[in-house]
Amino acid sequence: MSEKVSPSVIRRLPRYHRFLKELLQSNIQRISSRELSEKMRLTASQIRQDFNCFGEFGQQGYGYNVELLYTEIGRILGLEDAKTMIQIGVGNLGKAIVSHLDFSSCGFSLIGLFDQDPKLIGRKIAKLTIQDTTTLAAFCRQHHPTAAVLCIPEEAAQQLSKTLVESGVQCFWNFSHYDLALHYDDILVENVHITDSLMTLGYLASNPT
Amino acid sequence: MSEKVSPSVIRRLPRYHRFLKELLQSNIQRISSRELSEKMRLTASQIRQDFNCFGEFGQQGYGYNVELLYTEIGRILGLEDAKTMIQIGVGNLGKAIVSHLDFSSCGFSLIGLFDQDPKLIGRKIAKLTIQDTTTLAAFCRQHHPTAAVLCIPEEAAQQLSKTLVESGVQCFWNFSHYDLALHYDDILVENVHITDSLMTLGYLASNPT
DNA sequence: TAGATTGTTAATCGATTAACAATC
DNA sequence: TAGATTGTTAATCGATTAACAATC
Repeated sequence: MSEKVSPSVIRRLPRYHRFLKELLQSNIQRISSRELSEKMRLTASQIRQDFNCFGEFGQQGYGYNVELLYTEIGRILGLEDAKTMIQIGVGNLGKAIVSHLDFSSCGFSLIGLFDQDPKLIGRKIAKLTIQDTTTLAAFCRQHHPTAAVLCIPEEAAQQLSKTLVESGVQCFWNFSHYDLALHYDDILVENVHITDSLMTLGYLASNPT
Repeated sequence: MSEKVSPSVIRRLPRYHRFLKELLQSNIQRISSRELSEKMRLTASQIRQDFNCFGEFGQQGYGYNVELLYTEIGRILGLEDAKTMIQIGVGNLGKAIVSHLDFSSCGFSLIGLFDQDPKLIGRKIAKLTIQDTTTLAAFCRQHHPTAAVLCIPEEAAQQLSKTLVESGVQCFWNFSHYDLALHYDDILVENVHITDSLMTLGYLASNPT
């Protein structure tokens, strides 16, 4: 499919996917790189370069077939093979994520919810019963989840990520400030530092250009 | 202070701030760019370049004073001048944000909560009473908030952002998929596309290197 | 065929890394 | 002073943009 795709291209894929979905919903069947560039505020050159990392999806003199491109990018993103995922932590943030987010449309299938709070254990959210974190290792041995979402504080993340890594979980979507990637090799970590985003906005607001 | 700081440097500031805070809490008083580079997995060169965008905070032969550097970066990020902010939407995600996040440590002061759900209006979270979105314009006229967090669906974001922009709100922390920046000029928008982050992880998991 | 638009190469721009003189 | 480490310039690397031949 491709040799080596640069991180910046990869980070643009979900946005392309979103825009194409919208076009599709508006019944637009084809689009040129120039038209798309105006909608997305990118250059047409960049769009063509980006798509060409993965194949030749366009047609000279015509442009791109929206549906085909949408499907292709979905396939590239791996949305079609549902990777199993468990979520650790169902506090405020965790609850928002599990009830707000459609995992399956992102290429994941949520198969387990864990928390250490006795008040939460046994409750049901999104068809899943919250389990005790002490049973995490046993669960992983049995179900081999590919990925884990960490919606827990830094200290808990430090402890539980050890258990998870040792149990074979290799991908982490990490909302805690504990950066696993600095402590383990051969794992995939996507950190979501939501406060970094707010601070960046704050910087821009405080330092007008 | 500085002529023009590149976006990539700005995006690294919150992370520096976090690492320095941790060092400070461990009672480490000074650090060299090399030591910090090992902890953060950056090059020492980059660290020195980054800091030098804002001034000369180090001392040859010694390194950097951690407390001073921490304070300076906080100041650069504008953490000291609390910018007023209102939050629109107190559903699952909104509730998580308002109860989970310390706005003041990010340079903002939350002064209003709004929702359109009658069941939520009047309730109190984090010392604030949830108000009706129909009163938004009036509130803005009176209090002139600098920024707004949008924790609402795309359609609501489209409508309410119009009201907000017309009422003089200039900064947006946007959790919806409606990108205001494409529709208004002279506003500051920080988009948080949480699903993009998950899809990126999914891509990396599905396309191993 | 003529017009349009891609795929792709070349040129430019910006960001990161390396090197080293300045200096504490 | 000698050693260490910064601030800063120069070299490298990568990503974006421009240009254009290929082709639908």
